[in-house]
Amino acid sequence: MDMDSLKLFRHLAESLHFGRTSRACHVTPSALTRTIQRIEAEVGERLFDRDNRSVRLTKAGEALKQYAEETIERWKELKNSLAGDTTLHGDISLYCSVTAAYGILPGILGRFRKDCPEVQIKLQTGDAAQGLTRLKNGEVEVIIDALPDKEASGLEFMPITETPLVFIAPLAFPETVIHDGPEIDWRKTPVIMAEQGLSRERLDRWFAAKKIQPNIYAQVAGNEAIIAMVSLGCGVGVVPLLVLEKSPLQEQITVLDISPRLAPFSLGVCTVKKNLRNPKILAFWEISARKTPNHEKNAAGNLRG
Amino acid sequence: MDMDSLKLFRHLAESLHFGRTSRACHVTPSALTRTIQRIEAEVGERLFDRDNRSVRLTKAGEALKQYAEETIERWKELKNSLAGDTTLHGDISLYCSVTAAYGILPGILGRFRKDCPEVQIKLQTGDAAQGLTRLKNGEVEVIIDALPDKEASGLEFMPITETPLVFIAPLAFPETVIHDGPEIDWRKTPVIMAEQGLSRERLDRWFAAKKIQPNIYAQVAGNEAIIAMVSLGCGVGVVPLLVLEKSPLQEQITVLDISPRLAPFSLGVCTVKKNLRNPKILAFWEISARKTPNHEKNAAGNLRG
DNA sequence: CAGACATGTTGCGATTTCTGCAATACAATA
DNA sequence: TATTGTATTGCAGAAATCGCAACATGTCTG
Repeated sequence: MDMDSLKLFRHLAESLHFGRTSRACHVTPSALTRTIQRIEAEVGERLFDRDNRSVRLTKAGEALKQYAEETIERWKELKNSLAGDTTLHGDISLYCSVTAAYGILPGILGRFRKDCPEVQIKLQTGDAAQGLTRLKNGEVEVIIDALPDKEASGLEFMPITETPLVFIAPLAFPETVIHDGPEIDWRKTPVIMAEQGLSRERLDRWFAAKKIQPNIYAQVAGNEAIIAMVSLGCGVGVVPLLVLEKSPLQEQITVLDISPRLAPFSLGVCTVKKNLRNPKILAFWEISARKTPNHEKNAAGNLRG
Repeated sequence: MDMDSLKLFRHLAESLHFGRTSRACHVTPSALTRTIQRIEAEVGERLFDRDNRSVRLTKAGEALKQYAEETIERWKELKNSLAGDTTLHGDISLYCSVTAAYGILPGILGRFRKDCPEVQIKLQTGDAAQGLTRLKNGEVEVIIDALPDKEASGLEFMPITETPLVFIAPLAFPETVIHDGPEIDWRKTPVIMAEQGLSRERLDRWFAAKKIQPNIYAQVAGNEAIIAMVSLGCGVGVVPLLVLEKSPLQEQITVLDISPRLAPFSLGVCTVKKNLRNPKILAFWEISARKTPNHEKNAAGNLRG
């Protein structure tokens, strides 16, 4: 019997849901299942009555739950009492896209700096597309970025907030948007597109769904460049609303009400699962989660304390 | 933090001696050292002040010791309270030399049968030399035998009792022993020797030390055979005193007082270390230890409970 | 009613962790 | 100075653990 297993058990005994517990504790469902099976084998009793639809604590489970709570609590107290210097040291490396830098970085960083003042933050900002690569290469430990549409394996995501992906047009040059009756004529209206990345993919799919070959005026890198070009009347563009709101050119831009809307960007934090064993990174993770509106808000927590 | 580590720590906190604890808990010193290092890393405090000469509990160690005792005790209670059927089942295979069968088997078996009535004992008896082979082949789990002089790797020994290795001569045929003045003339006196095994090795060394080429009358297998031949006046022999005392031919035999004495046989229990994770075998081991006069009597204990 | 979805489990390969052995470092002792 | 006793460490093999993928089964939805 070890602490980690006990903590998993305790969480499951509360949630009564393998999926939720496994997500909250950053383990795969299979690992959780096996951990519970191990404990059951060790005590020689079934701890949960479970089928595919429901999970209930058995009598033995109740007893173990009490033990688990006491033991974990005592352990925490012990560590607190004798750890001369619990404060985390060292550094942690982040990669943050410009988009995300506007939206969520300040809040997270502020809270982290307050809670872990001894941890140096090594922050790089840059193109969103590079984030995942750098993460996998081990160049950075955590990235803050728009989350990709499909989950990649071995990675852990935490959505923090969303921001709509909006079409923008210049205020000063209304003729940029070419109408075809009440509708916009997308075959003629020039479009400034991102060179690559998630917003480009979304836009491509959007046009593909409409079966329209867009009139691409320019392909540029970086949302700021898009805003700049749009403000100059080069065409309409697509940027995350968040970026627009922070832009000094904001007042020269209007947001078009287009339907169907583009799926919003989900901004959040991402790391490789393994990194969460590092207490500094786990702390960063939990601090990031603290203001998450509705995603596993209170689920992620103190597995490895 | 897990139970096994905690138990190791607790034992060390009592014994304050890595060697003793590692022996008592059936782990190598290196494993123990590393376990302690792991715990120390986890709590971030040194638990023992230690150099090559002494081991002392630190303040943090004191605190952890209390935690360990409470936690282990609570865990034990929990298991007792909810385990529907703690009694051990199944079977356990023993190999026992004839010599050992006389001396220590009855006591051990009796106690084991009393404590673990549900465990079937599969007992084979036979020549002492075969024991180690069968143990290493996995044919049997535990052997009860005379312990070899030097420890083999991966094996765990527990001496239970000793019995002298004595020279015997026939009472009815005093002329069998040929004297040379007050001393026995070993060059002429016929000797019945064991074909192989520990007593043969001892005797060979004994003669070698005396630089005598003995007059070997016969080489036989089995102490009973030696006693029989000696009692018939074929020569003098060497057997463990224990075997002689149980022999029906005892009254036709006399024990010679020879110097230097042969080193006594150490009878005991032996198994491969790995087997001690099997709770049945561990139970057998501890029950065997219960009457050990002076060898780690109270040291071996409840590591894996 | 069929297909998509959700949920817990299991087979299997890969990684991480742990152990034991052998060698090392160091002090006390003879 | 050699020897013994003690804890530690490098290294290689063994064992535990994990994650992925596939599966079994139950529920929802169009």
